[in-house]
Amino acid sequence: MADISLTFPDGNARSYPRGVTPAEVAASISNSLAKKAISASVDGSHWDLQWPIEADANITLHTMKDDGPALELIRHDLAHIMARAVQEIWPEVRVTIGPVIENGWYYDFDREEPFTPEDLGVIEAKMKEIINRRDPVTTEIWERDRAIRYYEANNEPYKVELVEAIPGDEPVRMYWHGHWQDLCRGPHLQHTGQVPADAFKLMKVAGAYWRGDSSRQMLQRIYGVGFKNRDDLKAYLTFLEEAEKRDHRRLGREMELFHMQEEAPGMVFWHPNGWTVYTELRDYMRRAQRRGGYVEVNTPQVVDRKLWERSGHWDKYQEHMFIVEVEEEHAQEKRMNALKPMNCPCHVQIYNHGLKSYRDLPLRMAEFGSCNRYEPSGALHGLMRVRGFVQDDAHIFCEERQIESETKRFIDMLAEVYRDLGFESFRVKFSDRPETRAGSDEVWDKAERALMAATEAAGYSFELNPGEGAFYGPKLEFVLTDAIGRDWQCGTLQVDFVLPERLDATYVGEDGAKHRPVMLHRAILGSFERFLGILIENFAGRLPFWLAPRQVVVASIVSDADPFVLEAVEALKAAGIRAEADVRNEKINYKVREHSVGKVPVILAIGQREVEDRTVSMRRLGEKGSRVITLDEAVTQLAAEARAPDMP
RNA sequence: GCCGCAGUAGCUCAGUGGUAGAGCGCACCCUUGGUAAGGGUGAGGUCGGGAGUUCAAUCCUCCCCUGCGGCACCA
Repeated sequence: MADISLTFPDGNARSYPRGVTPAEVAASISNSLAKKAISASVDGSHWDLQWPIEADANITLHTMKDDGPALELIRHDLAHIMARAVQEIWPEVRVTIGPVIENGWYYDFDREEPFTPEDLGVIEAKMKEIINRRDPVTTEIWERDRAIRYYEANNEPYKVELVEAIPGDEPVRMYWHGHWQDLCRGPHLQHTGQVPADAFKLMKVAGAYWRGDSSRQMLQRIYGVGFKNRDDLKAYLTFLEEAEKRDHRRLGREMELFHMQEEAPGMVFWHPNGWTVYTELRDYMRRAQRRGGYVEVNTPQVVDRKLWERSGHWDKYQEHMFIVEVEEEHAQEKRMNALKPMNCPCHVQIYNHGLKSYRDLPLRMAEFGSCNRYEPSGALHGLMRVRGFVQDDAHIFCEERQIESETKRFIDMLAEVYRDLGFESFRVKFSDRPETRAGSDEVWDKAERALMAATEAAGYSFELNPGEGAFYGPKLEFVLTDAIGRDWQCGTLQVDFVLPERLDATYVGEDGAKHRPVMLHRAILGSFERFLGILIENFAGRLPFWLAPRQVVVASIVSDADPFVLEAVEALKAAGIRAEADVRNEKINYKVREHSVGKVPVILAIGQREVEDRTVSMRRLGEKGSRVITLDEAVTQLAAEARAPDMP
């Protein structure tokens, strides 16, 4: 048998017999490595210790110290162990798939009775039992027909389908955990005892469609999380609690920002506090757009279906539109309208009024456009997914050759807005042409090149989302990362060659002939509703001073201080600060606690001493101490802080 | 839309086949207290909606609505 050469991370190469396994390689190096090794990377692929290596390769051996491979193996083994536990307890349950996901895994089962939360405890106990058996994990490659016959004989129809779907040139690999067997790509650990028995937890049961297809069987999915040790598991559970505390639905109630109720699902009732933040953010965006060279417009909410037919939305999105039928006594026919789900067709109507010249372009048309979409009931989620919302929407009508400069200009504006709102960095995703699309390849070439060049010119790299563009053009998406590491896709820029065509938008070029403008659909926040939700969660309710609904509460310590408290509030209000008095018959401890819970950034306490000196005792949210300064100083200082980040 | 779970006072939640309870909040009284809950008294509920079973339903059954967790969707 010919030898192969394996190159180690330190650059040294050794020769081994063809078909050597990483386990044997480890053993050839040292006994301790042979014991500690859990898997290998062979030319970048994650490699099971049992798999033979057939050609020269770079090899890295992994131990439990290597987080990436270790966690992947642990979670993958846990998925199998869970499936095995389920079949040991309920032999009639059919198994399907169980991949590793962020922080854990899931496994989908077909079972008549849904799993209950109590079942999870039973399964967990069985899993621990299996781990403690320290069953060996072995693997082999089967003939496709044998695998199909095997699964047919064992009444595992989902597995049959999976085997059939494996491309002909890929091996059909089987894994055993003890006597329990599963179709699996691998790799895995060497025995079940290598999985930490105290660092995993089954989290929830949920329905999930077989192969993600809503027309197919609904399966029962069990989610689990798994880590290398108990502390990591605990840390993760603590993180979940943190996220729970930041939940904007909870904070929205506690801070009296908004509510929703069942008569208007997916629609927001903004309370005075919430509306203050909302309008503050909207005013900020309005200023940003003015600086950015946009004109602002406003278009109708209720629009005849004829326009939606022309724009193509009626065909595609009719089911997701709120339809308004009007019975007019004198009308010959019933008029069917739709609440606008988006603004672009209306903006083209404004564009089309009057002849446009190339001198008018680029024309940047912005609207805080109030849109309604009949979102599927299961999609609704607080402010994050609603049926009535306002976009910071704009359409840039431009010539093809302006796409690049307009894109660059937009990214610069977006970066400034995100920075002002407390997000220092963001990621860019670039989606190029999908399979089915409108427009010629030359036009797509130009548009894609322009978007990429503009992104780079603005100083950003991007991740490629191949084939994910809209049918009408390529798009950029902008993703924020919040304070606890969660991603939120907010901004977008989409090139559109189609809508100007459908709605017959034109301009007169230098050559005196009519041309088609290109439309750039773009938004920075996305929707105000959702973005406010993100802001609330990002700041855990502690909004920056300029956005805080109640910026200052002036609280009396003794009732003799009340007149000065009221005077202080007036002085703050006169300086443009959102201030309230708290002269209730309560102790200062009580008032401090209440307003701290309510996330008021500054509390000014006033007692007898302050009245005499015309001072205030300033306490900032999250700080323990307080500082006594004169009322005048406090007003000057807070007025400066209250200015929005774009104000001089 | 699909699967599962849930809906009791403003909020968080307990509870029962014989029309309901706690804490917080709210109102009033006492207290004037120095930086995260002072004390007392009191008001407050068609138990999500509808139908059914029953002598009797907040409780059991069915349908619907809404919410929550996923899945699917997201112009």
